[in-house]
Amino acid sequence: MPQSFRKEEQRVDFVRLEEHILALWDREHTFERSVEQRRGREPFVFVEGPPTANGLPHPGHILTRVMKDVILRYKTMRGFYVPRRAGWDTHGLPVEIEVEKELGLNTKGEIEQFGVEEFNRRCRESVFRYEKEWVNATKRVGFWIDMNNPYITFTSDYIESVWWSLKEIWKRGLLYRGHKVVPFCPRCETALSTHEVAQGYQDVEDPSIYVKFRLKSDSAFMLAWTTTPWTLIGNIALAVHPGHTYVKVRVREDEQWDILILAEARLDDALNGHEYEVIDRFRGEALEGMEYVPLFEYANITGGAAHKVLTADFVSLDEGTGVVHIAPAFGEVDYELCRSRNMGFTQPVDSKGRFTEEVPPLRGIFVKDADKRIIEWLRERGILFREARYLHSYPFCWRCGSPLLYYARESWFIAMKSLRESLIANNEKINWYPGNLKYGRFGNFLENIEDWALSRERFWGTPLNVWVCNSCGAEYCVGSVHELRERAVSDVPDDLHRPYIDQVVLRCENCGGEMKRVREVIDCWYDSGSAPFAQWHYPFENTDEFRRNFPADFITEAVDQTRGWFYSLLAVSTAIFNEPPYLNVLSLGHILDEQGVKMSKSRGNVVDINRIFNNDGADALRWYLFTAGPPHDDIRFSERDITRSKKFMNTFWNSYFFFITYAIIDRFIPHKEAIPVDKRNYMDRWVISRLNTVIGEVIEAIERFDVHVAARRLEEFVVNDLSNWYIRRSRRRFWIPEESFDKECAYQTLYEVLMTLCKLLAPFLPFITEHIYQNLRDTEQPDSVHLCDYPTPVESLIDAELEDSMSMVVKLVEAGRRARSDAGIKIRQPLSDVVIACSDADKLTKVRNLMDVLRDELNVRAVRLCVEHPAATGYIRVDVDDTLSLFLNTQLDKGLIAEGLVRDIVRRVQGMRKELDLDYTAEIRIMYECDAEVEEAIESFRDYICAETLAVELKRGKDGHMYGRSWKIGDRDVYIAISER
RNA sequence: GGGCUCGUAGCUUAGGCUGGUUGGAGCGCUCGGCUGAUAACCGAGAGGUCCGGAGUUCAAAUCUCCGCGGGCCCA
Repeated sequence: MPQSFRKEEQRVDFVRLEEHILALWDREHTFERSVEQRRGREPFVFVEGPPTANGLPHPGHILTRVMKDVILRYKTMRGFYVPRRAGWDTHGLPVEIEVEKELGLNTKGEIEQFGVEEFNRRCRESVFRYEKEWVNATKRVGFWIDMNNPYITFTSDYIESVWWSLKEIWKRGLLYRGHKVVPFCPRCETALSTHEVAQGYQDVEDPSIYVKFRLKSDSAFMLAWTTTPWTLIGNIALAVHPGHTYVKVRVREDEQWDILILAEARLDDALNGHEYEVIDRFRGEALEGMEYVPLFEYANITGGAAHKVLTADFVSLDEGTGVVHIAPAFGEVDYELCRSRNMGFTQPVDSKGRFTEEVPPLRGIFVKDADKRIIEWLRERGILFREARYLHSYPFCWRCGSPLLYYARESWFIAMKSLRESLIANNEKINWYPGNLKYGRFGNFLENIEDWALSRERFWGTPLNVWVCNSCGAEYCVGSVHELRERAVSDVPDDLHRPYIDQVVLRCENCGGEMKRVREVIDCWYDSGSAPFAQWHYPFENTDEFRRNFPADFITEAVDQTRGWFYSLLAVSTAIFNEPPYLNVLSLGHILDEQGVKMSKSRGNVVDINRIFNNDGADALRWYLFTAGPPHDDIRFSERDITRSKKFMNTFWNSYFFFITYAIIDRFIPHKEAIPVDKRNYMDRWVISRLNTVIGEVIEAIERFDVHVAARRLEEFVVNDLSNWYIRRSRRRFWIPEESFDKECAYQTLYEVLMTLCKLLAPFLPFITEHIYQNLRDTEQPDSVHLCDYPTPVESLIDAELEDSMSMVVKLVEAGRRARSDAGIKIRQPLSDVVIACSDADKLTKVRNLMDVLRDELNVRAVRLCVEHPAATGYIRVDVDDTLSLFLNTQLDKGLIAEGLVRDIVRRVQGMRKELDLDYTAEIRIMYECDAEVEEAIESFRDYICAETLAVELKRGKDGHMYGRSWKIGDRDVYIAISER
């Protein structure tokens, strides 16, 4: 039984096609088999950066999913074992905020009143609210990943692995308690993430005051500047720049003279017209360690010295006085400076932003409301030098509009600074795409790494696994559920989340007292950074699995993950294993709207991906995303361009459709016995050579993650080489009715090229390639294109010289067409000859091999080659390059004109066949009426006309039963009628 | 405010590392041609301050610096 191909529609509905393929993959478990088939081969390890499914997936998510997919499918086809496991990120503040909104809760107090148990239950539920949409979109876009068995960061196994890793860090003394200055909303009683802070900046006017601090050793004052008078209550130090020049000046204030110290560069601005006289100049470092009289005696200072002048490089001379007031409770740099110089700490403000009883006159007053009182006091005591107003941008709570306070909170840290060298060394082992990130954004970040503030005073997250003794203050980090059970004096819940875990009391090994868990949960970035081991429940289970899958060969996410997941993975892995967790990382650009503006819900410019799936299909979307530009560049999303990417798919489809159409007619059987390529004609050898060259280029590009280059090479091959040149030039070889060696060569060649293209394109366009492959394959071949090996170039099939010759011929053809166009002679009109003149003998030889192509394409009877330019008249000249020119003979004789007429008639008949929608193989009768000259032409080309149009009868006359039309050919009238025999 | 990145025709882009004929191409537009796979294709035309400015150089889209605009990250 000879192989026969299924018939196809010329106009294909990609969306329906894709739905069928999805069902096929489901039925046949193609994904699972594509992975399993490679078991035992070299692994290619991928880690999925877990998304949070508490919102709908948007185009940016789709981009990362298809980029992951194209690489993983490619590696699979290259023979690697590439298991892929989905993951879900399920903890964290964004989840809590969504639930707060739904419940109408605003503060932590309200959540506690509502009940942490119920609150967390709702959080857990919310993170899978859009799971179905995520799963659907993932499947629909063709991203193959195992979503039946995902890792989930809230499961007890995952949490236990995270606990184990934190205990490792704790055992090494890298987990410590300290203060962190965070942007804090006093009304919501919550620290805000930087992202939340960023959306709440407003321009406001604040007081701007210049305050005099009296030095103890001297009658001089340090003149400092601040826009937040209330923070003066927490003043611990003053800072000056060690290298800049400071001056001691006598300044006139009303009737008296003061001696002030400030930066020389700030003199004019700060003194604002006051009369002054410089009496001393020195570098800032000369002030180091000088003590001053505190402004207020309220603060209860612990843990170190106070009221001294310090030097610090961050002091700027852009504004103020060059003397900076330092309050460690209210500023991050302030806090860091005091900590590094062993200065003390004071926190006179409570978590609602009100002064505590440490400050009796201001007790219970909100800090911002205290500014006026404080300024008044300073004025009364004569230490307010100047007061003004100051316009600047200041952050407010996006939720309630309260001004945010920078506020020191107790926090747990991982000492990343001490791992700096290891982080940098591990980064050395990672390949970054694009490369600039390695030493740029990411490298710089590592150079200046800060300790990781790990804890969050929140509810829904992995509970921080540290217990503290009520009696002796001992700390203990629990590293497993087993350990927890052993040491607990109460029951251990199955659910390790708050509030249950908060009830677990441990016995203190030091003093026998009771230990309670600290209240914090951990940063959810630590959760996802633990994915390489926690997804395996390592080290409690799957130790071999983990070892085989660490480090990952490949991860990819959008560039905003540089300091997010890319960092948290490296941080955790360096702390625990001192190894890089991934070896190649591809950072992707973002999807912007057509105006180049970020897509966001609030702007309402987010494209509905389901509409794209339903209108254009997944392959068209994928192709658009792959070809839009380098993967690391932002994409301005344009639906019009997606439609354009369908053009390429149409061309690919039509090439296949052409093949199928004639292969069915001719009952072509693939793989009957392959004709050696060197026995085939030059067009066949050429297209096979081009194909193999392109295979090499595609592989090289994907290996560099230049996905866009690979895709564009393929597109160029399909459109230019295959469709517009090979098939167009070879069409007639398929039309010959009888069996022939040459026809068999053409069929075999086109079949092989299409099959190879399916495999080459399969990682990019998994649907259409699968569909075409299913029809083309025979039973010997794998039952899915995705189970095939990726093609590799066969060097012996690459004929660089032939490719070279052909590209020269293409140029000559273009030149010839231009010559015709200039002369106003259409291509259908045969001409007698064309002369190719070339001073380069080597080039001329290359053209000589392909003269037939030139003759056919230019529709001339003869092609002549010569070294010298001919001096003949009647020729029109076009230069191709310095050495190569084309001369087209534009003289017409009677014979040529007759042949041109006949071609026109054939063309009209073919058009009429199409109008009648006749089968390609249908035979017809033709009748015509015309003048004598045309009739003579028809008669002399009778056989040619019949062969071209499959006519069995061609005669003069008219028949009302036939389909007839009158034509104007040149200036002659011709009537033609046809009918099926 | 700082770091990174991008800016080429109406739109999407190649080229930029390694400076050197007239800065390529696709879509769209105008005109002409071709067409029995193709809503495809071919030819001609209109359309460019290569974001702006300065510098280096015999020579800059390309290298350097300073701006402007978009994006991301951080403050």
